[in-house]
Amino acid sequence: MVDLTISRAPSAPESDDARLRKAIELLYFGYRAFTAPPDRILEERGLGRVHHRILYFVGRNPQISVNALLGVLGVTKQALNAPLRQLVDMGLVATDTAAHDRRVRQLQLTVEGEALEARLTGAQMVQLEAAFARGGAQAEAGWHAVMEALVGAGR
Amino acid sequence: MVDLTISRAPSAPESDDARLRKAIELLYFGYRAFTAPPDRILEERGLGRVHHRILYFVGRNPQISVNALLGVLGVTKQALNAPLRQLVDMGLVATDTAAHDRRVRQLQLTVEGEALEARLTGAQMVQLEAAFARGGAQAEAGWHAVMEALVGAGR
DNA sequence: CTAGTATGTCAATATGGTTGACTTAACTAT
DNA sequence: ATAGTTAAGTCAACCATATTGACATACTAG
Repeated sequence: MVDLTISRAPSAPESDDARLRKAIELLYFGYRAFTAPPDRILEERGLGRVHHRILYFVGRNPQISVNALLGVLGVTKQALNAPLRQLVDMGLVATDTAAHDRRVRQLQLTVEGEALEARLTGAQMVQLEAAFARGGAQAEAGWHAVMEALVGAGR
Repeated sequence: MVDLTISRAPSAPESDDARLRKAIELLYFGYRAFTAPPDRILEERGLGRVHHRILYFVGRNPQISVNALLGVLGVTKQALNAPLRQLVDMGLVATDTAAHDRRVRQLQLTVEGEALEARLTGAQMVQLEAAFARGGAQAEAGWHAVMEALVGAGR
């Protein structure tokens, strides 16, 4: 991974450009660091990031419908079906028809699915917890404010 | 994009789990929001994110060698060559042999390459600047501290 | 002259995604 | 009972981005 210090102007007060580029690189390398630990676990199981995203959002929204999951993940049903099928076949996700409409398939994690999701997301929680601990409560609050604003801008 | 509020426990003080999951989702959706504007520009040109990364890091490190760029991007030379060739062919990147070692190819952005890079990265700067402005200077400092810690943990 | 290095290229492969089209099962309105 | 609509699944073809293994040329160091 590139050493961020090579990008810094030598001792001069940072221009807006430099400061924003630093932030861009922090986000880029930070996100890479953030996704690396679960990626390693996924690789052990022959799974990819899309599997983690499915496990995560199904875990967050038990009984979510297939169609709703498509919306959350922002992919087509063709893109969802193969990895979802794989997770169902591996016994990590369970599916049943909804009581109110038997066309609707509702998804939930199995016990093993919850365990794997906890392991994957747990790796990310550990990282974030450590980053927040190092920064302090005020830094964490600031981080939240900035990230909320970033997400909001995307709407 | 999913409404984040649906994931929040109703009115209860957040547990560590809930607060860390919120942070995870902020990072996930924030990064998605962050990459969307340049993605749209790239799509117009028939380019992808890998092209932006090349433009960005070549711009940041004029005269960077091919091998060093591989290290920064964390890809193999086979993965780099096709998009790099495309950018060279489009007149966005220039390449010449190094004075000290003619085996070494050094890369730099052309005027057009700089213009496109400025446009792509500019879109991201605008977003970050707005997020920082909304959060305030202290929030920005906190964000930096947390992201530095996150990047550092990846090493 | 030879061994090693920088880079490019090739083939085969994998992952994650898209579009367009079609199917079955189920629901709803008439 | 039927026609139209919806939820989901499947298929084929395609694309972008990436890998590994292998081999090539040009160049450098000794």
